[in-house]
Amino acid sequence: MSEDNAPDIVLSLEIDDPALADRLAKLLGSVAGLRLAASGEAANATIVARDPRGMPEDIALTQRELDVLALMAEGASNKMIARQLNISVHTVKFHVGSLLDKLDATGRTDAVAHAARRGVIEL
Amino acid sequence: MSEDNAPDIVLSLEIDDPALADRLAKLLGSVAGLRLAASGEAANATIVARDPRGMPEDIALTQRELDVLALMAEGASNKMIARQLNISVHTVKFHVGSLLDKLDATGRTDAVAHAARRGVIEL
DNA sequence: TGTGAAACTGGCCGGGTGGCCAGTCCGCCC
DNA sequence: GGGCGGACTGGCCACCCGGCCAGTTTCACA
Repeated sequence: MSEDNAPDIVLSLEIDDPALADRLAKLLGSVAGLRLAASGEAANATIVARDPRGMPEDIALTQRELDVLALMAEGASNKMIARQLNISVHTVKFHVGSLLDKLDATGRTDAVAHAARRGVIEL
Repeated sequence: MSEDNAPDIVLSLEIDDPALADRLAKLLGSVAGLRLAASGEAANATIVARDPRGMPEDIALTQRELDVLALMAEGASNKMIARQLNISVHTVKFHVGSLLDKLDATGRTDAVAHAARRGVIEL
């Protein structure tokens, strides 16, 4: 509707990795409707990226395992996951078992916690 | 010497104001070289804009509940928690029940996820 | 004094969870 | 073609989980 009466969105950067910060600054600098904050200027939002070596390399999880993991993080039971993914409870258990193995977890709660810690999923 | 064909920068949004989130999503969606993260996907950077009044302040948990919650986040079973805290499994269940109630969770996995999201615990 | 909250314990039980066995498909690669 | 990994399904079973009932003690506060 109205793309002219709103002032530019001001973004500030808090990025540890200089290369990433540089790339983002270049990309965002040429986008109409937003601009980067000057030093000390109040911003509408902040782009945050801490510790670039945070993900040494994500554990090799299959797409299906990621699907199951995401639903596990939502607190879904095996039965619920099965319904969501249109597969049987047995298959869900199969994937959960693989997840516990790959994430070195003792149970689904531990698996979700480990995955979140390692950046495999965002809570 | 190989930064030219680098994959898109993945950005996730954590913005309380729906209008601002919508504007940013639209603006950023059409920028070559970056894309928005899918639900649960790990991102290179996060765009944050928190509503200071949006913080409902931390849920009132008793010290014992925090003890139990911390061990739950480690993936400990009720039996393990009981041993760690020198209390009975029944008492652990009692506290877990209170936790599920206060955190509005359907199970221990959901409780840990909710607690982490609200900053009650640190993974 | 009594009233309430917090912590603690017990039994019982339906349903969920995870580990074990087994098998069938499909697609990729040597 | 044969091997292999991924996805999928089934049965079986010990154990765990969460919810229900019940009770006790301790301690702060009105």
